[in-house]
Amino acid sequence: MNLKELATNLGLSPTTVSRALNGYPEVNETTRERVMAAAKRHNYLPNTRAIRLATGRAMAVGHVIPIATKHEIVNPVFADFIAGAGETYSRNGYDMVLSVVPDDLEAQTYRDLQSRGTVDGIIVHAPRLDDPRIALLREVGLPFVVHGRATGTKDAYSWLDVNNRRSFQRATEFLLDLGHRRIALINGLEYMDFAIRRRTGFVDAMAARGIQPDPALMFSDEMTEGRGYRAALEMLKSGAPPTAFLVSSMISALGVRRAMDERGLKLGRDVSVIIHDDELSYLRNGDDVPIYTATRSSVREAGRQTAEMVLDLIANPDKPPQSRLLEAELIIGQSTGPAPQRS
Amino acid sequence: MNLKELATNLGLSPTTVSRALNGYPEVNETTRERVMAAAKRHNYLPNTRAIRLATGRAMAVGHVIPIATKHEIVNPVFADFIAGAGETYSRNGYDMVLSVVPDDLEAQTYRDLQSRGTVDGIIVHAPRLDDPRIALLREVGLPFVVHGRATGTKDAYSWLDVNNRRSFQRATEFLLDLGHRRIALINGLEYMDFAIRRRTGFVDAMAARGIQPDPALMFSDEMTEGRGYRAALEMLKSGAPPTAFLVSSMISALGVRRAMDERGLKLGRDVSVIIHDDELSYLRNGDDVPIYTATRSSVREAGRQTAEMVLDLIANPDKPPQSRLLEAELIIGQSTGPAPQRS
DNA sequence: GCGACGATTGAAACCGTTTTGGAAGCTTGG
DNA sequence: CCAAGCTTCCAAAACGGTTTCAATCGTCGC
Repeated sequence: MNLKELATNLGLSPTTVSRALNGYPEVNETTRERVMAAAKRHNYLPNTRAIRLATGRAMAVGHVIPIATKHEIVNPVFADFIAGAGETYSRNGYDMVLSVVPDDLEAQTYRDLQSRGTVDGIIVHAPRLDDPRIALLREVGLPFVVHGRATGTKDAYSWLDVNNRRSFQRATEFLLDLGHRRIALINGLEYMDFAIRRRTGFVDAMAARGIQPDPALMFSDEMTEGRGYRAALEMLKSGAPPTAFLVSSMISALGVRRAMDERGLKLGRDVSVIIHDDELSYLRNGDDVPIYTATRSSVREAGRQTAEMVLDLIANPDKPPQSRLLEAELIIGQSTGPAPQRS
Repeated sequence: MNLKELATNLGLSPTTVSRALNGYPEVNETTRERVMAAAKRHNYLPNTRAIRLATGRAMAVGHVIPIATKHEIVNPVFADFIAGAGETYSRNGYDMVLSVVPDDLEAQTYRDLQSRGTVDGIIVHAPRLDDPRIALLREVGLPFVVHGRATGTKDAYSWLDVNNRRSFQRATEFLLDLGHRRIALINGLEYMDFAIRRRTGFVDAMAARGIQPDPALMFSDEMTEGRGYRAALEMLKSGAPPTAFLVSSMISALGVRRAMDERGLKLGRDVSVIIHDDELSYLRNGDDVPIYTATRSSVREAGRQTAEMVLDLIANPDKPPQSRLLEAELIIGQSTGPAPQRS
């Protein structure tokens, strides 16, 4: 059942039927009702492909997921972000198209999406230091919003980010207030923007108390359980172990915890841990009371809001770049306590 | 730059240009080269929307992710599956469209996708006992492949699944051979098909040795760290604790492990654990040597293959339903050992 | 030298909508 | 009563490709 059939069926022109269904004012209310009823009766739904061609809009937003040939990690945060963004899209009648591409094809993928008109906008994930995608997308002329920021980029662009620097600064201060001095940072890959900001927050807070962070206690890598484990174990085994850990993700923290167990150290008593909690739905930080003291910020909510921003940008292409900075909440759990006295 | 412009630019008809670019045989090789060169020079890419309308194909596969209003869990396995499927799609010039919808709208979403022509096929996730989606999709007439199976469904349908029954049967036998008798099962939600099959495998293996599984040691719920923790803790605290756990996911196992730590039990010595390992990229079961003894099967590879199946089904709509049963590998890690003697 | 045939190319229809530019009929004010 | 102005509807032209059907041209066999 298509427009034309429906129209002849009703003894009307396709024009009128189209207008009736799309709520244009220049159609008689009684015929509109007639059309609506007929559409429902034949359960007519307009063909997306035709609408897209006729209107020149794709009614879709793209998410490009580069698959690194080196480390084949799918960002664990991704699923929840997507779920959040997806909610926004389906509420607004937009589709979400995911492109999983080898990372050396990422640039070409953006160009393709634009010139083939597959999507109206893009969300950029996991921005890095001096991320080249921003200049690229601007050049290509595709509306986009970055989830995160890209330190070093001069041009203005739209973004939504968590205040990573501030939240890690506060977390560090919290540990310092508890008397900790040897604090370890288990961070994400060093070129990831969020990792840079978190490190800055950490270093600043330490410096403000006149403490020079020990490079041996600053670790940057993929945020997996395994890397967290190894890094923590090595630090704990060393001659001058940390009394506290500041960990960039729940998953790394699992590894840190394993290392502590192996060394017979009790969480919150022997060693304190603060994590960043993205509120992943399958890895909650405790069901009722938080297990870990954490800087908390829902990545799902970030997905919702970032999607809203990109839809807004698509609707108003001439708007100047927008940005939103979300503050992470510091929640107190059972994983932190006063620094143990030296024995 | 569109076809028509490119054509006039070359002094050719749109017909010929289209044919040249799409590799039709009836065009002179030298003009084809001329066309190809011009297309590259003007970096012309055909408009997806037009192609889709003209050919009547969407060149896209849909994945519907129902967001339960009750338990808002995003399946952690999902990200890796999607990554695998996405690889297949982009290799074949297909798009992946994700629909995140409230679960009460799932049926309507399938109908929409079909009658609006947004996708050519569907992959069904997380099938349940007597899953109604299979009959629905068949009625709607949308090609689909199920990742998993749906016990109780009479009609034939295409699917790709891991041999869950067999793998849990083998895992159970392995534990029995080590002398374990009180074996606990920490499983997924009871109405999930994979959970049913795993339970069957477990029960069958026990029965084959004349052991009636203790209902108090069979747990079914969402596979989160928290649920795993609570379930395991309760069992371990009870008067007759298990000496081994069979756990349906890496994530639940994290909780089981936490419970063990809390009780001061050592993995592999006091209590044995076997998990099912989906080889999630951010939660590897050890980098080199496996930590857990596990039934292992890559969900990413499952994604690749399921996507291949759906593309094949789209290309050959009259093919009878296909299926693939992947066998999980039993890998031996450090989490299993002989059952401790009763003290 | 002529009809047939293969190799190339093009004109036009089509995919299913939206949108532009009228046009018919009915009011309404002067 | 008539011009102007609404209201309501429609024919036809987009949108940017693919595909059908037909035409042209050169070559070849006889």
